[in-house]
Amino acid sequence: MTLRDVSEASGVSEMTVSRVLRNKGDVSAATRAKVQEAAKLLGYVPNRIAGSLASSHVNLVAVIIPSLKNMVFPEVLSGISDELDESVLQPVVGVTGYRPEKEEQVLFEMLSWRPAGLIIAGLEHSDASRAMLAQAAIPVVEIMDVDGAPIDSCVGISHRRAGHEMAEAILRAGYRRIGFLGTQMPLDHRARKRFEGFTRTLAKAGIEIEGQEFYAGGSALVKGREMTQAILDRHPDLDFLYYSNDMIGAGGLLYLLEKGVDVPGKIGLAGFNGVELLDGLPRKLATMDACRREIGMEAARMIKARIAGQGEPGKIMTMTPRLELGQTLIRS
Amino acid sequence: MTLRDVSEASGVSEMTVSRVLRNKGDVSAATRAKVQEAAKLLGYVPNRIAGSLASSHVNLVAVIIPSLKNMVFPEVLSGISDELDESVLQPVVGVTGYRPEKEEQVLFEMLSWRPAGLIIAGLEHSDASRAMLAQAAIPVVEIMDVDGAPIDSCVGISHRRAGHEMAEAILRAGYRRIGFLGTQMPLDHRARKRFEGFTRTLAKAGIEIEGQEFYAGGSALVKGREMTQAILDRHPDLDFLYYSNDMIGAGGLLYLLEKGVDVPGKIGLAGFNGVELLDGLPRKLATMDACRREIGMEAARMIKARIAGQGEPGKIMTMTPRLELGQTLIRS
DNA sequence: CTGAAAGCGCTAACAG
DNA sequence: CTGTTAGCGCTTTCAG
Repeated sequence: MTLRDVSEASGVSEMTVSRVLRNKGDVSAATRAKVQEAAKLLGYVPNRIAGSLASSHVNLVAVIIPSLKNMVFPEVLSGISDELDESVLQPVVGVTGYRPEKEEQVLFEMLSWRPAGLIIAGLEHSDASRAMLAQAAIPVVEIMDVDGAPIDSCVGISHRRAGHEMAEAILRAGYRRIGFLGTQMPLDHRARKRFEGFTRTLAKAGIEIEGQEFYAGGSALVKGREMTQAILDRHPDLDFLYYSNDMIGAGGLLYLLEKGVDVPGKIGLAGFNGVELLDGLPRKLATMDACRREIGMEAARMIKARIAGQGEPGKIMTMTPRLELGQTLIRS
Repeated sequence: MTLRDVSEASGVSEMTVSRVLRNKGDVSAATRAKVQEAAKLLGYVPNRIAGSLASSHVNLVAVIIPSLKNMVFPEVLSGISDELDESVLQPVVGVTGYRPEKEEQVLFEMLSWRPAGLIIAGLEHSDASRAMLAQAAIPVVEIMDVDGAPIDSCVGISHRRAGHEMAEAILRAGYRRIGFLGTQMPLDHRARKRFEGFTRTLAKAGIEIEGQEFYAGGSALVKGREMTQAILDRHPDLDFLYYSNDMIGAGGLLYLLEKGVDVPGKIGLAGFNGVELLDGLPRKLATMDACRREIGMEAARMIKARIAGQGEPGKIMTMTPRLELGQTLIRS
C-alpha cells in the first residue's frame, strides 16, 4: 500500500496526494476530497520511513533514561509524553540500566534514527557519547541534574544543593547524631551528589555522619525497614536518619512507628523525591520534591522550541525543589 | 556523514562498507579492518531510516499502553525492554490515556513507522484500529487480558477469573457483607471485568455488594483512606472491602489499622496487582498478582519468535495469577 | 571476495 | 492549483 495506490485510485498525481495527506500546499477542495476518500477507503497509512528520508525531517525525540523500575523515570517520561502530545513530535525511549557502556549503545541506536532532538538523564556521559552527540548536531537537553557542565541545554535541580538544604534543616532543628541510608549504586550520580552536599554541610558545622547503610534490589519499603533496624542496632544513639529516597524512608517510618519510637522527638526522618505515596502514610515524611513531571515537561518544551527554531541552545534551567518538613522533622 | 564518506575515507566501495558495518556477507579481514577504522575515525552512525527503506526491514516493536502514571505499565514495559535487549529489536512506546480515539491516533502514528511487530494492552479496540492492524499484517500481541477475542496472539490473565477467585476466597472465609472500592474509569476494561467476575460469583452465592465507592485522580493511598472512611460511614456493617487496586487497598488498610479496627477479624480487605509495596506494610494485604513483568517478557518473546519466523500466529497464553491471602483475609 | 546498477516510498524544487 | 523530475542514504541483486 503506497502513495501510488492512492494516486491511482483517486486519479490524482502522487505529488498532489502527498500534499493532501500532509496538509501542505494549496490543493482544490474537490481534489482534496477525492484523495481523502481514496486514502480512507484503502486504509492507507503513510510510510514515514520513506517520508523522513525524502524530507530529512524526523518527528522523533529520543529520550534516554537509566531505568523504568524506579517510578521517578516513568513520571518524567509521562511529563515529556504529555507535553509532546500537543505537537507532531513523538518520544522514543531507551533504557541504560545506569550503565555507561549501555548508554553509549542506546545512544548510537537512537541517533541512527536521526531524531530531531534528544532528552537524556544526567550530565555524566562517556567521551564517546559526547562525541556522538556533538556530531549529531541536534538539540540536546540533559535532565534531572544541573550540577555539572551540560553538553547543550539542561533542566533539573541541584542535588548537591538539595542535600545541603536538607542538612541545614536538620541542623537547624537541633539534630546532631545523623545516619544516612541509601542505595548501593555508584553510578547514580544524583544520589551521590545529594550525599556530598549533605555531608559537606554537616562537616562545616563540625558534624560527621555517625552511621551509614546501603542496599541493593528488593522491595524498597522492606529494605527501608531492615536498614533502619540495622543502623539503629549498630548506632542506637542516632537522632536523625536521612534516606536517599522516599520509599526506603517510608519503610523506616512505618518500622519506627510500629516500634512506638517517638518520631520526630526521639528521632527525625527525611527522604527525597516528594512521591505522592507519602501523603497517605500515617505520618508525613519530610522530603524534598524532585520536580520530576515539571522537568519532563520543561525538557519537552525546550526541545519543541529548539526544533521550531526559537529557543536558544545552552539554556540552563534550575528548578528549586521545595523542602517539605512534613511531620518527621521538628520545625525550627 | 554518510556511507559514501566512509567509502571514500577507506577506499572501499559503499557496498562493501555496508557489508562490513552490518556483518553481512564475506569480506576479507584486511578490508574489514580498513572500513572499521575509517568508520570509527569519522564517528559514523548509520542512517537506519535509509537502511530500513532500502531493506524494508524495521527493527522496531511498537508498544501501546494506556498510561505511564500507573506503575503497572512501566513494569510491563520494563519486562518488554529487558527481553528485547538481547535482540536487535527496539521498543517504541505510545500512550493512549485509556481513550479509544487516542489509541487509533497512536496506532496510526506507530504503524507509519512500519514496525516489525506490535504489543498492545487490552483486547478492546475500535473497528478502525482493528482494520489498521489487519492491513499492517505484522505480528500483534495483545497483553494483560485474555477475556475476549484477540486479533492475533495474546498473553495475560483472566480478570474475570481473578474477580471470581477473590470472591470465592472471601466467601469461603465467611465474609458476607461486602463493599467494592474502585476507580472511576469506564474505559478500564480490565477493572470492569474483575468487577464483573467478582459480583457474578457473589450473586451465585445469593450475595449482592452492599456498598460501592469510586474515585478519580489524586494520591491513591489518600483516596483509599477517604473512600474507606466514606463507605464505612454509609455502610457500617460491611465485613469485607474489595479494592480494585493495591494502592487504594493499602490506604484503606493503613486507615483501619490507625482506627484500631480488627483486620481481618471485624473486616477483611483485599486488593489487586501484587505490588511490591505491600510487602513493607504493617500487615500484608490480600491480593492477586497480575504477572505484569512476566506478561511483558512473554509478549516480547512471542514477538521475537514471530519475527524470526518461528512462533505460530494466534497463540494465546493465559497466566494464572497467584491468590495471596496475606494477613487481611481470614484463612479458610 | 568486491563492485555497479537499480530502486525502496516519499518529498523538494521547479515548471507549468 | 497540479504535475514532473530528481534524489534522500541505504541495500538488493546481479555480475564479475
